[in-house]
Amino acid sequence: MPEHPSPWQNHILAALPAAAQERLLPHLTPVPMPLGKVIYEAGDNLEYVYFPTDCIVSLLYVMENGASAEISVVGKEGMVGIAVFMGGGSTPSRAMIQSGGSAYRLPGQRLRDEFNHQDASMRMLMLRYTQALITQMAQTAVCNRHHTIDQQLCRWILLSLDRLPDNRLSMTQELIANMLGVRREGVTEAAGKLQKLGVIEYHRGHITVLDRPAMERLSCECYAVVKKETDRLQSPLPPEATVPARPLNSLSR
Amino acid sequence: MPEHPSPWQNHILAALPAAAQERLLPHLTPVPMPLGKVIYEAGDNLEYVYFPTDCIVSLLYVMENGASAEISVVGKEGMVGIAVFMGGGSTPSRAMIQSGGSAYRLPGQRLRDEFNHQDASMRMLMLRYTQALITQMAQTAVCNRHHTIDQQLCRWILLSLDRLPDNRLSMTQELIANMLGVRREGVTEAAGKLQKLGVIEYHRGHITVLDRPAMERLSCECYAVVKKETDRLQSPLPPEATVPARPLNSLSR
DNA sequence: TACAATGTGTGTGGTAGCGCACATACCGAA
DNA sequence: TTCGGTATGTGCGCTACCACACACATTGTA
Repeated sequence: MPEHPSPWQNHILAALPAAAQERLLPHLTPVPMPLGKVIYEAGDNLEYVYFPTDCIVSLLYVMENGASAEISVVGKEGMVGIAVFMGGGSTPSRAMIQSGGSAYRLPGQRLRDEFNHQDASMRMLMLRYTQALITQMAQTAVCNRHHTIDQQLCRWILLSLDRLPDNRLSMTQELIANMLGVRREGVTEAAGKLQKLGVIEYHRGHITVLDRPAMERLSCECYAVVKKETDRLQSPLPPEATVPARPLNSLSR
Repeated sequence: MPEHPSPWQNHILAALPAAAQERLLPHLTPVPMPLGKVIYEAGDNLEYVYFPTDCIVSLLYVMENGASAEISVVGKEGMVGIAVFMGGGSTPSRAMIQSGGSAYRLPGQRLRDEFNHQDASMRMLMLRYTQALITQMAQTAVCNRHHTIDQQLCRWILLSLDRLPDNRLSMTQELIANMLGVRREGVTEAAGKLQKLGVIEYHRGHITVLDRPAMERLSCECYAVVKKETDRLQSPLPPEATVPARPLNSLSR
């Protein structure tokens, strides 16, 4: 069995035309993504970007007093390090691995080359993914303002679930609390309710979702908005509003 | 006196090299931007983008139950309608004029043409501006989670002030409450405190900032983070991390 | 000058989430 | 088997904010 998953498990890499895949492949390095590792710190100059295959990375802001809040989450549908092609080279937020697995690493300059390549496929994919990321951030802001911990917990678990292979996730309540920017006790209480309802089952850092439809009902609208917009922006045939008219090849592999 | 301000009052247009300015000028139409007007609704397909010269536009999300929250704010430093070049063509949020004035309108296709032009200036400017916008959204999320209404009001007024010519803004407390996603009474109370401290003075929809340094002290860190990052991303000479090495001409006029 | 519309001040009770202090349960290592 | 670290449960007082209700003041208009 292979030590690393195929790079084409990442949706962006998979959606590239064969020629672009061939250009990138020699520069893609598989890297382990252990839980808790900080990929980059706020203000760091980004040397590499990462394409997750089966891990989840959280982008979170850490305040001066140590309190934190998750801005958005990245899994196999996206990439970590958009500041590399956006031009800033760094961001005020931290990228931390929230669920272990592996990813493919690409030097920043290679990404910029491909971004500016005559074949605009990579550019289109990156920009559309960035818009999905923006939607997620915007919805996080709304959710933080208006929704209860119970609703937010549901949203958060669902977003994670969409990026994982099965219905189980390994996360302590403490960690979840850091992501949501709330007290651990608040998560304990919310999770207790969900368990009592038979929607989830958890046990020392391991959560199993038993009734996903119920979960979606209990979540706020934010999850659905983000999911719908992400799907729209990553549908294989982009709408005519897209920059160049040249269609993408359907993925090779 | 001219009926419309010069397009070069907009920082993005001003930062373009002369050749790019000449390409765009014939397609830039001055448009009035009256307070309260909705530039585009959530889900609308964007026909035009707007470059404010002296108005402020709020991007805000309106929930199913009618509650709202501001995602970010755009003034003469930026543009409205990034979804046009990001590829989505629409967003789940609304763009509404928060402070009246005027702007220059550009057809979406013209923007895409310039975005993909061999001269990458426009592309660089747009991408860097987008990153600044992302920073603002992320910080809004953090602020909504952790800070009090008093702090957020300071942040919000400062962000608006940076986009206006003087130290006065015309906004009712009701409007501000909608932007911050809180009750009007909450804003009344916070504004009352600021007035008592002699930091601001207001009178039926007109706020005058008397002591800006105090305002900055009373604000949360979020304002400073956004300001610093925005300045960094829009400094005239981008750092080497930027996509193409070709330098921008320093702005004409 | 009357009047309605608009903008602001204030009070009362209710609740979600906080900070803190512990208690308890589980699990792996010595 | 004991023990110490880790994960979770629970209670208590506190505060910021909410929802609602209503008073009052300013402004433009008839």
